[in-house]
Amino acid sequence: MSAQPGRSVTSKVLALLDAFTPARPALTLSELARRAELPLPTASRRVAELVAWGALERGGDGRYRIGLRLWEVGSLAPRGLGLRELALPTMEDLYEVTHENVQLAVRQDAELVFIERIAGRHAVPVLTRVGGRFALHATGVGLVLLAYAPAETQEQVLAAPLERYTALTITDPGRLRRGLAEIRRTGYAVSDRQVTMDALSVAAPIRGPEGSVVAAISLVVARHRADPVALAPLVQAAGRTISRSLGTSYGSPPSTG
Amino acid sequence: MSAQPGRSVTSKVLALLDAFTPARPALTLSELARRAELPLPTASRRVAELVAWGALERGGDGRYRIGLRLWEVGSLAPRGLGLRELALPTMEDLYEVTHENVQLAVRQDAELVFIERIAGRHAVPVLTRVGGRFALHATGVGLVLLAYAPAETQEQVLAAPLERYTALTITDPGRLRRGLAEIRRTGYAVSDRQVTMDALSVAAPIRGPEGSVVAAISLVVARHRADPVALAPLVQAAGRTISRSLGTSYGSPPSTG
DNA sequence: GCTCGGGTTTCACTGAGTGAAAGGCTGACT
DNA sequence: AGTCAGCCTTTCACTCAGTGAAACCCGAGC
Repeated sequence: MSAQPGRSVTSKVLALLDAFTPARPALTLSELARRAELPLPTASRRVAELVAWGALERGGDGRYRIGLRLWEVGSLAPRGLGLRELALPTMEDLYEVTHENVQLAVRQDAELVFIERIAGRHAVPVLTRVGGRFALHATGVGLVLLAYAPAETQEQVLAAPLERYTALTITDPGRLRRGLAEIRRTGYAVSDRQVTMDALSVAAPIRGPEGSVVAAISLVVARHRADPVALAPLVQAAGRTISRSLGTSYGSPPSTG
Repeated sequence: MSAQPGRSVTSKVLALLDAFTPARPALTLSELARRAELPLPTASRRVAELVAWGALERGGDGRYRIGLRLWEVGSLAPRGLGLRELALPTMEDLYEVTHENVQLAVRQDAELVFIERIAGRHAVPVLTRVGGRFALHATGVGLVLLAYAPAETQEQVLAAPLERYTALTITDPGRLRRGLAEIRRTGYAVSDRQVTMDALSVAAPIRGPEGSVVAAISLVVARHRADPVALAPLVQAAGRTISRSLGTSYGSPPSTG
């Protein structure tokens, strides 16, 4: 029946959804089939079902895009918009006080996912895409998430090559390891020119009902007007405030990683 | 093979995703199976695959929730976060000027889906859930979307019973039809105590690259401090600004409805 | 006209998927 | 302790949902 024995229908459907990226948000059926490694007829049929349900939408140009229904269902994810709803008032407070970028992220395996970003209109530009992923070892939120991640996740990240974003990005595992220990000691992370040469971020943990770190919040500011030591208490207070609001609404977190 | 001949694997998988609602964000496997009308073993296997991919997450309490991966993929939907990204600066401007609630919504079939809401801290409480659906005939954004919807959608909505949210909600199809015509004439909608007795909203259309109305933006204010005629130009200007930014980034919209 | 890339449909074949049945575990209640 | 209900996982004989090579169509570009 299948040219790829053992490959389930479900996995084929999910492979079609996985074909879309920020760089390729619109795909023809043939592109979808190629990216999902499916013969055209198979892709055509599965795509037709996804379209009927709303997970994919086909535009006037014949290209398929992720459909609104998928985002609607996805918005029920406690770690996505659920967390965002709870964190947003505090994030807005932090923004009103500083008028700098405020970011919220969670850890998924060995990467972070940005959940929300309040962009300061006159603040330093940041590369964040809500719903997008980024490495753990460079950004403020990533460093916090990594510092409090299970040991096996930390080892996994430290064992892999660490990508360099600027000349100052820490890519030596030993140095990074010491930095993570410092974060755990002080309770906040500073990312200084680790991602772009003009930005510095200060991040603090957000804890779930059982006390474990489930997310991180940060301020991202232009380096020339930053004093991390002065910003840290603000960010940490925001992290604590959000932590308190995760008391009972957040539900039981999954074992990630 | 199947006790329900003709029911495809894909539709079963999608039925599992459809089992979650804002009222029931966390479900046991048995509940999932019941809601998706699947025997337990079938549900168990499909759920396991969804968990492996990240579409569902299982918490320490044994319950399943929508997983972050689904929201990540969903964030690529042009009509979801894609639209939000483009609209957000203008929404924030409108918020800074008014400090009232700002809402963004799109039409999906005969309902609206809220894409974003900037909540005024001292503004009237609104019932909006980002990612959630609502009827078209009562809210400001819903009225705009309905006024410019294809005729068949308008007829569909007008032919069905119109839900009453307050004593003042317009539920007479004839009255509503005349209201829609007025919206098209003036270019904005006013929803006065149609949803809650203390709120009034003013909404305007957002147009896509081909000139058709693809979304709506609104201010929601406490009624006792509202002058819709004064607010309308602000909201309309915001709608036009967002429309301009949809020029080439938005892609070709699907045929909805 | 020819080529290429975008697709849809057909149909003989098969293995992925099925669900009743059996079994296990836990917690609540008597 | 025993019983019951609810939560699940696993087994296995059976079958039909799914398959993809092949054939076909369309439109654009040369």
